[in-house]
Amino acid sequence: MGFSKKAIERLTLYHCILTHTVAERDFVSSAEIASLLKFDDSQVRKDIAACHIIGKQKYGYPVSELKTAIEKTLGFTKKKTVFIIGAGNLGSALIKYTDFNDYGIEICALFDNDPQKIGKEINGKMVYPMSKLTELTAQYHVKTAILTVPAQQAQNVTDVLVKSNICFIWNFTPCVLKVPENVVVHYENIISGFLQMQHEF
Amino acid sequence: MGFSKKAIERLTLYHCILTHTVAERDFVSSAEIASLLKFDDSQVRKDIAACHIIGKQKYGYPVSELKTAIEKTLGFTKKKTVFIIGAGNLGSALIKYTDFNDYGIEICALFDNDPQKIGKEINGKMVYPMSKLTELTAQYHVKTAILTVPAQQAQNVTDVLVKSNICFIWNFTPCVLKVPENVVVHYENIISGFLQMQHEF
DNA sequence: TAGATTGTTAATCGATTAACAATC
DNA sequence: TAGATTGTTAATCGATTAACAATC
Repeated sequence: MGFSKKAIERLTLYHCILTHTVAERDFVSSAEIASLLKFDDSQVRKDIAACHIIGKQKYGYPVSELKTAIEKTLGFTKKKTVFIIGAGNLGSALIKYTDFNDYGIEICALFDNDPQKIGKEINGKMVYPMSKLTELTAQYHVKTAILTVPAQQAQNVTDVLVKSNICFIWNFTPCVLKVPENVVVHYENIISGFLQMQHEF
Repeated sequence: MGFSKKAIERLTLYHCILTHTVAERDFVSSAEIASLLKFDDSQVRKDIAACHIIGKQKYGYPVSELKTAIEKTLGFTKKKTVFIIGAGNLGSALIKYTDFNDYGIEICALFDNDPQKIGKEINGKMVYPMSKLTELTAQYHVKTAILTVPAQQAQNVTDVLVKSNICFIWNFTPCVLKVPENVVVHYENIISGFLQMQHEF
């Protein structure tokens, strides 16, 4: 239900711990998770409780149950079909990023207006011209687009996405986009992450 | 000037607006910025005040002054030399990501243990073996490493980074890392961004 | 002048932390 | 049993929003 953005971020990190750090164990305590991430342990317990997982006093939480619960809560288990708009460096890198599959994200095609790229495949996925977008969005029931076009084209392409009934735009460009009320833009502000890190001591 | 992570993220977005959306104008109001980002306008005014920029009643804030002020405040103007650890798909994509330059980030080399990659250049930057890391970190006064190795190697490589006196690890792997007190890890949790977006309506 | 917009204080809201009884 | 750990309530803290006087 109402998970805050920060809660989602924390749960994703707990999932990383369950998958990589304590994968081979049966139980993990809130204190252990908290200490790895430098979080408060009651924070961890609250987050876990929100996933309806009940711990065992003296042992902690069952690793594999908790992992499954987070996957369900955050929707990893639900297949999400997405398009990449812009088959440049970043778009090409993302199509090769295999970790997406672990989270239920399936990139089904790329779009670009460069004739050099159209009709070719990148990592087994076809690059289509932008003119095919509306048709294919409907055909594949795609709700989400990953936007990796050059900054100058970001708004124009966004307008096309909106017309094609895309409702989530995962924006990797450094542009703020104008969209109607019913469209969600997520600013994947990679630079902001770097700056946040540098401002810590 | 303790800017919170959220404040840094907002300022980065204001900077995008100043650079792309209203670049050719002289003034922009807090209400305009707020409406583009769906923020509260007093929030925007507070953030701007924290950058020591004074607005003009009836006009708003001077675009180019504000842009420069954000750049100074967030440290875009300070050159940051960084290494990429792991010359795979993601590492190779990031080295080609030219937007970094706009924020003062200069990637000066890559590191990998694959003999196929060592000694070659990617986008004009040399790929060195991990064994050279300590030496080159000292030589170039590098404080930050971008971690893009496969998950299984993430902790081992982190231990090497720590020994080499790296103090900021920009972590693109899906692993939670054990580091000493004085080392900052930033989890660049790309998936979390996607999930946050999908949980909005 | 009237209207628009800032700068800032006070009020509200939500998130984090502390504390501790329950219990395995 | 004693010790460890959960689950949860209450207290604290910080961030966001509302409101409005100042002023160009």
